[in-house]
Amino acid sequence: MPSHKNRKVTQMDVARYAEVSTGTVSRVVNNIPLVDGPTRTKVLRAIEELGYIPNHAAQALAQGRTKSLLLLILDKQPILPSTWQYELPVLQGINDYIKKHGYTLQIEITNYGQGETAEDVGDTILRGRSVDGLLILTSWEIDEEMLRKIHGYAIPAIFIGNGPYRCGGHPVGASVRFDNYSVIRETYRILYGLGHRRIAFIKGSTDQIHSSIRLSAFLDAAAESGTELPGPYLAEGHYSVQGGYQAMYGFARLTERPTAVICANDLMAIGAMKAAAELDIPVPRELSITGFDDIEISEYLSPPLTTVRVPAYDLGKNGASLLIRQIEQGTPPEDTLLPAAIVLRKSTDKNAG
Amino acid sequence: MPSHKNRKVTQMDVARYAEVSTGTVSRVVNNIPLVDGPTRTKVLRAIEELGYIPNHAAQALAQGRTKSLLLLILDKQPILPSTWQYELPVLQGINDYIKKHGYTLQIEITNYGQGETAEDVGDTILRGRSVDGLLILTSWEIDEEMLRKIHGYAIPAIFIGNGPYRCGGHPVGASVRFDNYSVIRETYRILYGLGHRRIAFIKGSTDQIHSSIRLSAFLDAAAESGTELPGPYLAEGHYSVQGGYQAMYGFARLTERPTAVICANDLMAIGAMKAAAELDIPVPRELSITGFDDIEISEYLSPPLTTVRVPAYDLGKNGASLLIRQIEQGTPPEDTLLPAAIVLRKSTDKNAG
DNA sequence: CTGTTAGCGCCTTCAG
DNA sequence: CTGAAGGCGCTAACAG
Repeated sequence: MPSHKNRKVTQMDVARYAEVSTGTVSRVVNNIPLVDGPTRTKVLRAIEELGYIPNHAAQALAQGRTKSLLLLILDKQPILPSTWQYELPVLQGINDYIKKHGYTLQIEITNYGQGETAEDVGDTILRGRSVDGLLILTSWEIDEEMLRKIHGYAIPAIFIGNGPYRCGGHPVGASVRFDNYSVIRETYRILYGLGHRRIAFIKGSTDQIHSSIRLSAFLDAAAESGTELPGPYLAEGHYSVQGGYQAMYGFARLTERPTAVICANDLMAIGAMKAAAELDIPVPRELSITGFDDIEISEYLSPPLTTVRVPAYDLGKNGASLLIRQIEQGTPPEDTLLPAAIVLRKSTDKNAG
Repeated sequence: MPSHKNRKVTQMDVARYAEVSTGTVSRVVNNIPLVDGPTRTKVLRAIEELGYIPNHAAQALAQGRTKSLLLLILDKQPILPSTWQYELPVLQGINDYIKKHGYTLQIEITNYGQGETAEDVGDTILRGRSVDGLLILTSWEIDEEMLRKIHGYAIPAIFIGNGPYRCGGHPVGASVRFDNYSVIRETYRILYGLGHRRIAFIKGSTDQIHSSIRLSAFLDAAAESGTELPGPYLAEGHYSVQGGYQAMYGFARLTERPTAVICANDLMAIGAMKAAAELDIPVPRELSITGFDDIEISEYLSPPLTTVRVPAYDLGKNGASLLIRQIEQGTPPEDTLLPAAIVLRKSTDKNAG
């Protein structure tokens, strides 16, 4: 593919060069079968030799589709590293999938609720249907106003990590999530199976959607097992190291200290481990601790942390896949729930009590 | 803004409704001053009432510009959490800046060198000039082939985090970086000022561009200070917890153990601290340790880690700003070097030797 | 100041 | 199977 000085090679140039009409070039470019072998070859050579590349805007205008998707990331906080850790593999999953399918990705990060109104959000996309579909990534609950707006776009949409949502009767996009509930319940059962009967839970900020699901999974599991009622064994850790640390100090003060603590994320588990170390409570001998997220360092803690690995990459991949299918084949969206995996490491063990 | 059933409201509709021509509508939309007050008002009302939104593709086609930028993320590894930590604030900085200026962001993540050739990369952008400018984000050295390709695009480009580069004589895009060199040198000096004379360095993977700069900063600082020649005080830690851990074990074996260790990132510092703990070397009493990146947990380690905070957000913001200025005003690109800040915490102290 | 009219580059009927 | 031609929605140069 030699380099060419001339700025823009157009379909017309190719047509002339190959001695055919622009219509034929178009057919070749779009892989429409109704083209004779030799003609197609001629055209392909012309394209190659001239270094022709179709103009995206012109295609979009003529076909009424852009082959572009918008990933809308809704976050309330300016930046939250632990959230990024989850969101980036999702982005990567989307990226990898759509690239294979000839789509392009636009992205917009928006601090909805912090200075931006629902009106601002996705202004980009409205600006002239510059996108064929919408992926919405957030760990927060989506309010009515936002839902109405998304629904108003009348564009295929997928929620990643939450939903499904409805707006005024009908669904607003499909949902691709991972199973927060089952994995926490399973974690509880494993601990129970190890002989633990006083199992505590450090929850995260309650307005985060994953947080409330994890909490109810814990509560349900506790109820099912007929163990101690959670009451004092429940603390708020705000998803931070600090929060986990303080929560653990609270638990340690109880006369009947928990023998296991499930944390709604790894950072809180790290805080809890730190507190346990300070309080001379050996982990896992006298206290089992579990986390959630499997962040990079969890493996290197002392002891290495038992935690949950979230299928973030697959979340993105599946979301993109569903969305593209819907766009191209009109397949009605179908909600998906991916499993999350427990990673057993050394921070959990049999109850020695 | 009432909702409208009709699919697409076009400029023509607005023109008819406001009883003007499409040209006038266009002028209003584009804020071209040559429109009479009353006329403008009429048009604006019509736009409002009909819910008109200009079609992006049509604008792009007519004006030959897309008001869209491409962020190209080049990474060799599939996913590297520590890299994400740095790249996401950059993305956020870009996002925030361009949104204010009416630009849209496309993103492409590419594993150059792992299955993808330079030919594949940025295929998106080539596909019809669907973008006005290019931001390139990577921590790796960029090879000649890639440079030639980027240069061939003949599109404004900015390198974030590396560069500046040249290709066959002339520069290929401007560069926005942060000052790896000075901050490591300064770290060395601070340690020297604290009385340390045996200062070791754990470097990262040498093909990462930041890594080699940090290394030479260390070497230069050591030479300037006339302290022990680095020789044995230099180890490779591959930017991982594991690597830092092993490197520290190596240092501990020396007859003249270093009294301070500078690590090229926080993960390695964590590994080093872990090793120190196992070896019963108190930090910071007998060993000062510093990191780089200021990742989320560094603040909560025992002791909290002295490290370097990278201006990632500003990197993105400045990159976007430079790029847009270049696109809109043709201002020649100007390389930028942002300062990085040392965050002094408890892992460093006077040399007690 | 405003209307008219060519395109922008490509797709897609409609003939042939 | 292929060429011709209208049109996607908007902008910009040119009249008036």
